[in-house]
Amino acid sequence: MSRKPCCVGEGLKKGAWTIEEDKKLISYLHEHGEGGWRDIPQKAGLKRCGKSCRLRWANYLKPDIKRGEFSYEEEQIIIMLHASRGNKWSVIARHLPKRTDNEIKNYWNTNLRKRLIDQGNDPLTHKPLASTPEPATPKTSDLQDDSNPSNLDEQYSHSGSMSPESLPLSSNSCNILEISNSDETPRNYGSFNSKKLSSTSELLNKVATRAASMGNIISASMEGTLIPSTTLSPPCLNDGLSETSHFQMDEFDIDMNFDFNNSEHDFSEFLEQFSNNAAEEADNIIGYDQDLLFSDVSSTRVDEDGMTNIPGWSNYLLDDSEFSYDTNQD
DNA sequence: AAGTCGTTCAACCGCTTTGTC
DNA sequence: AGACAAAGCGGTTGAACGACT
Repeated sequence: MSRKPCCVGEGLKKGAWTIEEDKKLISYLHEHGEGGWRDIPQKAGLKRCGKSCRLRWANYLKPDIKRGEFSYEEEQIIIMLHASRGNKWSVIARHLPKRTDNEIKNYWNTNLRKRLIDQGNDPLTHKPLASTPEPATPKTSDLQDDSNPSNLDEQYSHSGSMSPESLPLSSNSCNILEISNSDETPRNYGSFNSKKLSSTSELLNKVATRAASMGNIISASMEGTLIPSTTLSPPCLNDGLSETSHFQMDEFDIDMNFDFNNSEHDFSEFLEQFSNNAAEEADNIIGYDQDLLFSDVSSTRVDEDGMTNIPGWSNYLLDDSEFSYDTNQD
């Protein structure tokens, strides 16, 4: 009845991969391309199961993987998407070019999750811990159709959905991700004096509300679950993501373009537009010198020049002059 | 120097989804 | 439609490492 495990005994090796094994796998994939993972170990001379080979390649060896520290912008995207989508690591990874879902998941568990906790927020719901006496009730976005119960509500019920006001940036407890006060990228994530924050919190709440809404829109649209609603004016987003979509969210006066056809790379630009929109409005709020969370999003676009910035793991790959990755295979 | 503890992250496990015949 | 294989996905594990005592 139960399916036979794909990686059972038979002298298959487990654990950390050696450089020799990596080279064998790379060499084979370079020559034959991806696919047919079940046969790859034998053909490549590896005592590994196919699944292990696939994971090793996808999470570590694949040339177009960016490794190393996450940027502030990447963190913001992860937090925002996690707030709206929960532990959908693969969905989040689609918004972070060259990052793997595994790496994002690890980074969340080892860094961002703890940071939220330190700030007094529930990493699951993104709501302040002290003010969540009862289990978080799934909150249906305004964009979702109640007549379609199969989509997001169910996911949200166990994946940490949130309402816009519950974004980590906008907690009522005034624990917010740091706002830089200069042109530097923020580094610390401390708490703010609550008295100084009345207007700031208001602004952040607005931005966070927009971020959450836009995150929902984007995520829903990418999954094809976006329901046409009055909050979006036509042409709407659920038209197959085949062309540049024009946002006009009446609720927030957002009016911008976003090319879903190239969403991985344009998402940051989208956020930048989004940020600029917020910044304009921020200027109207008691002279707040805003340099908000998305202020540097424009640099989110990762380097396009290959692997020159990839530390560590790739060195020996690059040293292997015989290995050159064919991007057409991707 | 040695032991303990905490953190990180690559790798694994098992389940689900998707594609093919 | 059903069976099967491949791939995708998210949770968990454990080795390696650094910090601390």
